[in-house]
Amino acid sequence: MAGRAAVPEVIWTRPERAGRGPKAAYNRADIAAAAVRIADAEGLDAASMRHVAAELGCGTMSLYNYVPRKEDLYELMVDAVSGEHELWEPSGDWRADMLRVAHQTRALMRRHPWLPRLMSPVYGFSPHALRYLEHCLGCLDSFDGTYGTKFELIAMLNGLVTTYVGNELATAERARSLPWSEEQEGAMRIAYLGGQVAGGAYPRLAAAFAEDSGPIDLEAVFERMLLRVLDGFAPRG
Amino acid sequence: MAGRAAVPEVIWTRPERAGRGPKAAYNRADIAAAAVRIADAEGLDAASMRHVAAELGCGTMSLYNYVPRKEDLYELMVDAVSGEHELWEPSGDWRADMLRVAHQTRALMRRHPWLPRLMSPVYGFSPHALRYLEHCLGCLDSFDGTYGTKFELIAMLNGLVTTYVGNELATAERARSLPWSEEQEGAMRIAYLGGQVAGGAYPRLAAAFAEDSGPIDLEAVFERMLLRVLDGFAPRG
DNA sequence: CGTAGTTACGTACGCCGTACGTAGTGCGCT
DNA sequence: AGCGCACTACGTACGGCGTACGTAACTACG
Repeated sequence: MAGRAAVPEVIWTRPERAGRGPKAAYNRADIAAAAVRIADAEGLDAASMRHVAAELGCGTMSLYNYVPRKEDLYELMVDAVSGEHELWEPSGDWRADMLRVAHQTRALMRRHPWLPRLMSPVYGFSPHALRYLEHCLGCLDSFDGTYGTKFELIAMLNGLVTTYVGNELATAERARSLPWSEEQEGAMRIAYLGGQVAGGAYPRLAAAFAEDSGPIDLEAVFERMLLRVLDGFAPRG
Repeated sequence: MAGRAAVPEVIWTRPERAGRGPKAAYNRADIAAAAVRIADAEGLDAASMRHVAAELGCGTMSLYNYVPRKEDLYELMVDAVSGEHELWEPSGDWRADMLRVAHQTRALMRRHPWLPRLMSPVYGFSPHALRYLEHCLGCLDSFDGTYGTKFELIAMLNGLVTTYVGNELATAERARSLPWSEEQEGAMRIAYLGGQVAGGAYPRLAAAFAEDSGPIDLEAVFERMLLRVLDGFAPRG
């Protein structure tokens, strides 16, 4: 059997080290940590095999002894930061607990802005992901419903948080690679939008534009959206 | 002022063609259509500047006369398929209309599996996106709330659909680049999950695994999730 | 003690986005 | 009418990427 098997495998099923041969100089945790450090500091695209290898202090191709494909490096990264989820003894109030989970997930994603882009159900089987899922299910012990429904609740909240934070950060991440500032970009788009709307083709958008909504409180919007999802599963009052 | 300005601009503000010089051989619609054709057939990553140019029958760098950056090609693609949204006279029942919108969006994304990956608020100002937004607002005329709330509703539904279809398709898109089949991959992960869960570290996951849920009807799950979001804005009954 | 399986890693291939330079074209101006 | 310039077209080249492959050193197992 060749080193790079042509047979389906999840990276977690691969033994971390083998018996024979020279001692391995690194381990998955080191590698994931290095990749996370780079992605946090310079963005996800900077976390290339070459960069990560350099950060570890080894040759590029040596990395492939630990990580068969780039995709698996991503999986290691997601698992690593999933370990940062704080777990606690469920309070018995599943609404409060799930709200807390969502807020923590948002904080996690703001600490690691590349995380929303990598969030995928494909990575949902990593050790830390399983631990996190088990915790959510624990929080939902007081929820009256099947496990199927509980999974749907968890998925909807996770999806919402991922989308929301992803949108919050998309402009910023994008701005990194632009020759002008994020403020300029935003102003530009607002100006363009104003011009389009002024043309009269979009009466409701024009009305919305004119509506005096006051300053937008992103925290409040986030909280409202979470509550609406929870309400979809069990209305308050 | 040089051809590639270092000043903020949205591609939509650039005049499509200038007065001077030779006639332009192509236009944005052609280019977007070519890119969409390639992405539909071979995946998003195949829609490179080189491929699109070849599909059009011109040199790679000629594309840059029409599309200043790769990112803008993406924006053209999203706008092009956004034009496929069917618009109709609102029925007066905003719940029914928004459900219909969501289902159409899902169908659109299944026709163009790369779309979820490109969905970004950054592209929300394109001509077809504005038309779509205006349509949604029309459907929500019968909804009692501020435009701010209406935007939140639209954003939540769009986010949900994007996430849901993205998850549906992530495995398939991923399978394209793997040396083994999607079925094998799935079976592999299930087997691994079973092994982990059998270890006893995840009692609730084990219980969930054991729960006899019958076959999962993805259509029904999707519909339920949509209804839950709508319920979050105005419970039925 | 050989040998098979591993680690380490340099080289090389074929992609990618795109900066830059050059040549040709035809509108708008004087 | 004719000049100039903005524009199109596009070849070449650079620095990145993921990763296939080959080679040399090393060690645990038979």
